[in-house]
Amino acid sequence: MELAAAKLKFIEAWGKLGSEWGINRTMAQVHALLLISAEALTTEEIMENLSISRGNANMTLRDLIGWGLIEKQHKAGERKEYFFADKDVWNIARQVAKERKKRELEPVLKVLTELSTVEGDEKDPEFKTFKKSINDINKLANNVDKTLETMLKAEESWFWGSVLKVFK
Amino acid sequence: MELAAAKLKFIEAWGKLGSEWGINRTMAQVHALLLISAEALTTEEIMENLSISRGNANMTLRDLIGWGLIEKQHKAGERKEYFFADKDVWNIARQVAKERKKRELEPVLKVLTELSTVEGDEKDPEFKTFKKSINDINKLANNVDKTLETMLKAEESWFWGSVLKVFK
DNA sequence: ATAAACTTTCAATAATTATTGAAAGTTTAA
DNA sequence: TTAAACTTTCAATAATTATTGAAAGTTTAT
Repeated sequence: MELAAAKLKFIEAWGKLGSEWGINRTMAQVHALLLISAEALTTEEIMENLSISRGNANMTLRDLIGWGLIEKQHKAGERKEYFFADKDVWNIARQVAKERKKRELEPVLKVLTELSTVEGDEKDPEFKTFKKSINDINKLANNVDKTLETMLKAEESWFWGSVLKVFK
Repeated sequence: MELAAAKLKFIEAWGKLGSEWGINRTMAQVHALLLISAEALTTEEIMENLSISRGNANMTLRDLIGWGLIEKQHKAGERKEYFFADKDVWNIARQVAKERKKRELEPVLKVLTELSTVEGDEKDPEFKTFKKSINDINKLANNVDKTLETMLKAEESWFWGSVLKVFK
């Protein structure tokens, strides 16, 4: 396979993966493009490469900056903004984990905590089932939360070392 | 809060969480409803409870069965089908991990493996960047895959015991 | 102050995804 | 074999989400 074809294939695969996990496909594609580019790219180049409009490119780039996955670069004597992605895959994983934890896991934990205080008739099977499910989910969610917390603080080698020890 | 209100709140939160993670909102809501129901429910009851149509309820229930999250039950002397959810939260987590691994992670691993064989000019920065990114992502994806594999085989207590040991 | 170069916004539109509901299909009982 | 009870299908429609593109906004150089 040619490099050009391989790039297209990667962009497509990354875009698909993103959309399956609740991340806008275009955003994942722009991220993919920047990940495999040696040089920082302009909005213009990104638009052209992925055949997307200026407005879309602009909003997507803002979003990616908001996720901490890409940064702006300025070149001396030029007015254009250039964009490049952090290439450290471990940083990317942490950044995504951090944002999704904040945006999605934490709100759910809050609701679960609230729901686990609901009082009712201990004799009522409906109440007992509700309470048990909520408590069980709550425990699991807290374990996930703790694990992510550790991951956010960890060095890659240490984290995978610790986790993979489990497998021997 | 009343039990009824708490149920609604949980169904809403579970549905939102699902949709943020690429799972159809209605599917997550039906799952939530069955998770907190002491009794198995009929299609009719589910339709009514969530205000959804018969067709939607039917397809969603099939999907949930396909994900291994709910099962049918038959009651003696009745023709109706009843549905109930596995209440073991660890089983649910494993089942979801198993399906998503199969449906999404594995196809991506396949593409990455293919892309990591691309040959090119080692002097070309574009080629070098591409190759490095693909290799790095490949390694991370394989670590995730191994971790999920272990999770699928593990007992809950053993798994979290091992993982949480990391935190002390 | 003006204009060129560039970025941002957002209402309109397109594309995608989910839902409905009625007709067709199936199973069971008599 | 008929009909009632129940399930499935799927074309039409609705709801949601993403994208466009042109106008407005901003910055910089002269």
